[in-house]
Amino acid sequence: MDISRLIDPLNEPQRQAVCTDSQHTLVLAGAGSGKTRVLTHRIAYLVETGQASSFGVLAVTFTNKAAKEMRSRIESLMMQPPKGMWVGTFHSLAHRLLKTHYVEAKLPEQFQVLDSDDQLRLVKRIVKDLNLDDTKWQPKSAQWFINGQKDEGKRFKHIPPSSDFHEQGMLKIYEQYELICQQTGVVDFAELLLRAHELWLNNPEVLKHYQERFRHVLVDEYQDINSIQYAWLRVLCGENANLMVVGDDDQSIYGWRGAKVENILRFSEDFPKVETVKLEQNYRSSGHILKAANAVIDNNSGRLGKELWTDDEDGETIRLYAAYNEHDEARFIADDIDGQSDEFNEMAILYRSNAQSRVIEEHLIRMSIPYRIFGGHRFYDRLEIKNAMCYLRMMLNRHDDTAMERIINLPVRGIGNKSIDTMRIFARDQGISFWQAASQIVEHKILPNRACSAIEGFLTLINDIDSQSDEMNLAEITDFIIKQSNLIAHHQKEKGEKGRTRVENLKELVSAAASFINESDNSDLSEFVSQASLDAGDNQADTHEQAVSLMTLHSAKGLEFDRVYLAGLEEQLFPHKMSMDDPDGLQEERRLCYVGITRARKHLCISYAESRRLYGNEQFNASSRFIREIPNEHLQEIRLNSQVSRPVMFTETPKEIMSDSGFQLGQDVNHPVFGRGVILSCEGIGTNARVEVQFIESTKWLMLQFAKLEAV
DNA sequence: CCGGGTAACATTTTT
DNA sequence: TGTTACCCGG
Repeated sequence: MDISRLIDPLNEPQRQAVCTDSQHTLVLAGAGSGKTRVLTHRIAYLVETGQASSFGVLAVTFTNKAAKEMRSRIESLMMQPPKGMWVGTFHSLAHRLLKTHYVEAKLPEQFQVLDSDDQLRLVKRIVKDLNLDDTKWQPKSAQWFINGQKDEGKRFKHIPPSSDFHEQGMLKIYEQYELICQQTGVVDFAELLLRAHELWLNNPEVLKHYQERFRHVLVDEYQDINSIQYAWLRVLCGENANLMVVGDDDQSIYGWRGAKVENILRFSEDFPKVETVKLEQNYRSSGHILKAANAVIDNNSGRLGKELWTDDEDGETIRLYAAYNEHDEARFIADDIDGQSDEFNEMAILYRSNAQSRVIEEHLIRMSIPYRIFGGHRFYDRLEIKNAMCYLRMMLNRHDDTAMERIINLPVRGIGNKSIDTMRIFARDQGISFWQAASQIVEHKILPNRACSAIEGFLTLINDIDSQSDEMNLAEITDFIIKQSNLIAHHQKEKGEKGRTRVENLKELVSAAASFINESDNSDLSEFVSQASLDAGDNQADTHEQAVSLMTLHSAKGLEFDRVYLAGLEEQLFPHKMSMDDPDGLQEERRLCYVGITRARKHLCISYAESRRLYGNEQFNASSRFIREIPNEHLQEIRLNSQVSRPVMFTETPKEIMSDSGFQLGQDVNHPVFGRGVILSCEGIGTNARVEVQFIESTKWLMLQFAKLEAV
């Protein structure tokens, strides 16, 4: 067996990771250090050396895109599809398990996945049904509460009763929510993981089967793992599995939705005999860019400690543009892009929050630069697509209340809110499904004639579509549905651009169905519907068209571009004001900045605006502390026609300022009046040096000279 | 049932 | 300030 092609292209640490004999391996892989390569080569190596059968390998990722990519790279390395190997996201693997073991998981065979949209809808209804004030218990935060609990592995019954009035309400909502989900057979995203975890805990024989099967488990983006995912993994791996996790603590940017970096630290404690491999050679960015990234992230505390290096030349320095306002900034970027000869596909404009994109778009349009915005709504989340999917769901299951409520009067067929309310109450009182309620109301003429015949029209429509589409394949059914239901006609009537894109999207759905048949060799309606809720539907597919990418820093993770523009590096915006007062939040912002910088291969341009109009009022924010954390020698300030050296305020990096004060950023300190605190940032030198300290109650700027701070 | 008026809102997002 | 969700009048 010739495995040299798997080994030769690797550098030393990569090889060490790929060929390790350790049972548990933690690969700390910096940005651009080849982590996917390690993962895929490792899998191919295991299979080709006979240490594992592809049947016994499970590889888990966070996004479908990553899973797809991994699968295809494994396939091309092994020169054949990895038969029987499980490669997928946590959610899709959990879904698969639950589908297979639906009985043990106490789910109906045709359970459906509830996406966040439907989930919110359901929570809204519950809040209303419980007669709770929806300003005090906002459905959004109730949804957040529920998901947060589930992410921690906690069901209603696990949470002790609270004395807090507000939390009592939340718990009531949670309880009711669990009940309805179970009754109607729907499972939300967090529930998929929770159930899959419980499935194993409650069914040792099922667990044993998978433990014996999956001798090798590999995890990508390990720093993003949350508690329930961690628990799930741990149970699966048991005592005997070989586990390799790959991640980068410096790129953990999803703490706010439950990801726990600490799981990286815990790894060595929870699993015995862990071998740690660090991948620190970066193959992506040129020297200045990389050194700047290192300098920024160096201000974080509690890191596992990695320092990226490159063989590459220093390359271009990072350009820094101080704009007057956000329009000047956007105009500058558009101008600059216009003057480059690079391909548009190789350029990206990254920003902290979506609100920033509009001004940039305006100026790109003005310069006729093609662009593509990433993020925003997923294909399958679009209104028209969801509606069509709900028709499909009705084919599968007439008692899918969520789906039925959505489409019963869409397109409008004369069933008003009042009729729907009556039906809902009827259904609830009788303990029957929406569909059954509708049938009975028609049968017993409970509502006025006009309403009854409208409802009857809906019932027969669904039944007719179902019976007539009996012999059709998935794509044909989809096509049939959007026509029979009048959805197409309905959107065609919509005026303007909107209607047209909606019609196009519906047609796109038909081709999505067609390619689903081809790709997965499957024409099963239920599979298609699940896949739709678990898959983003690959946002924008027309990558062959040259266009500049616009996206938030979060969505940029995992991508790389020759030329990157980081816009809006201002205090309050980046670091964002919602996060900057909390030390952990600030560190996460800094990691986000690190992610941003390391997206660039050759050119990086950072900009900030001295004034910015946000939500109607003009703000004057200081430039971001992150800019100041980049050592001078990597930066070059640009003005339009002349090059100006950096202003005085940039001459010292925070590190330098702090070094002669005896304190460090992130250090715990004690203040005679304010008590315990943490140093967040600093500015000025000598007698002017000030530090920003986060105390328990507040955040304060203190002159180092006068404040009697002592290190703790 | 539509569409206008208005009040509330505005990190980050995958599954 | 721009968007969006929701309410009410025609």
